[in-house]
Amino acid sequence: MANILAIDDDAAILRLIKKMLEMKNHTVTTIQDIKDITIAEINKHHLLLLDVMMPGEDGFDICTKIRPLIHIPIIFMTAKSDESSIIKGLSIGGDDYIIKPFSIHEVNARIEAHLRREARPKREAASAFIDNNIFIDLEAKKVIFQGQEITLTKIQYKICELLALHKGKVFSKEGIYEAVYSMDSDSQISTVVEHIRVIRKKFAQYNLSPINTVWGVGYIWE
Amino acid sequence: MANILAIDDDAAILRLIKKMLEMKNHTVTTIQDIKDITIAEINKHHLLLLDVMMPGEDGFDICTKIRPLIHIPIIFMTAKSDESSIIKGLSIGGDDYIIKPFSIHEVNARIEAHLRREARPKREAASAFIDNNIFIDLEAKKVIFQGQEITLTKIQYKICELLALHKGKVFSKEGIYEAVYSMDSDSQISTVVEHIRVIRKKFAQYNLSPINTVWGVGYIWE
DNA sequence: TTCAATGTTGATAGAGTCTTGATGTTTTAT
DNA sequence: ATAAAACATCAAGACTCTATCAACATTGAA
Repeated sequence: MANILAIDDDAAILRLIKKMLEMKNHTVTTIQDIKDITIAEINKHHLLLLDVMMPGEDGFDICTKIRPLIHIPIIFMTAKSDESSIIKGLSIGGDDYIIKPFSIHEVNARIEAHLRREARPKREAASAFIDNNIFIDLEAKKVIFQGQEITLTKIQYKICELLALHKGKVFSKEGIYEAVYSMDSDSQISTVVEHIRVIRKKFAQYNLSPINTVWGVGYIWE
Repeated sequence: MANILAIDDDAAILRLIKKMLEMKNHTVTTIQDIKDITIAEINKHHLLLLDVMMPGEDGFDICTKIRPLIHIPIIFMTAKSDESSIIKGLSIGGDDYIIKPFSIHEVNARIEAHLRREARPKREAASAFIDNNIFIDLEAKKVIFQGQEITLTKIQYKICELLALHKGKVFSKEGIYEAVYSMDSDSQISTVVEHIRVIRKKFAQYNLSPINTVWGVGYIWE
């Protein structure tokens, strides 16, 4: 039983979806215009059904725009059945793509699959992959790029793990220091700067530069 | 670049899948019999492609059995295209269902979507809001337009946040100064004017001009 | 204990940001 | 129409934060 948000310009389709999903005991909010809802409100739902062909801003545009801020699955529902549209939809951040006219049962099965997956506890993965590109082996405490290990020292690895597992979040030097060092240690903050430099140097050997500087704030992995 | 496991009884199909995904820089392990691999080994991969029709235990049986122990996405790949099979596959724990013969590009797009989703950090709803299609992420302290960040410096961002959060309200230069600067700083008011100019310039690159001048009073976001 | 690897520090160069004043432009009031 | 006031623009340089490097300290393994 989830809160599902459906956005479509066609009121009849919205009614159908709503009726159908409410029969499965979901709560459904329907919206005809994206402007009627805020990002925060979207995130309060568990899943977003998004029509593609709408007057003005279409579903692809909306997805591109909101995806970085939305943390729920986005499922496109559209009559556009050509392969390039499917690929586009999935590429810009869609989690699934359902073609109209759709089978009520399949839609429901797909929604259930997505909801189940959201609920699935993220076990402590032995390896996390960042950007589909850099692997971080949390057990072995290693960073691997294209099958090759980028050898890091303990502190260097810890900093990388912290930043990489929270990619997109800015960490201040102080924040990094506190996360990586034990309470009682009292080095100067500038050691963090030095570690960052060495880490960057090592990554640069592989033409990687994942750590960016946010001026006056700190460092960010992106 | 992920470690992908493909299970199918047909060696030819496995070769095809392997070749295709390796072209996309994934690492692919192929298995013809589920008995050749352990649960722990499966979990070391990032995604499982599972054939349905196999002699002995079929894909559905396997999925049912291992799903509670497997934490990676499972994608069925099968020629069984009838609705009830799709629904069954998704119901018993499959995360997606691809029908043979498949489009290489669509398979890849779906795999990418699943991998991206695994990498997606589970975050609280970001406290962000929209205005004129401009997103302001109060947590990340970023301004985003059409998925792209408009890079602002610290002070520039603060001014934008102040104005945008109170859109429709006019702020005097003095008001902006006091809101953005710390007590003890004593710059001239004209620096605010300069900041506004640079902010406008940055927004103008995207054909945006959210900040208007109210003569003799101050600035307003609308 | 010794040596090599790693971690820390401070000095300095470098890059990014902020501020200022001079100057040009637009608006308002007379 | 003109002057005064408010705002916009620009470039220079002051300022702040970051990157780099080399020297020194510490740790850990042989």
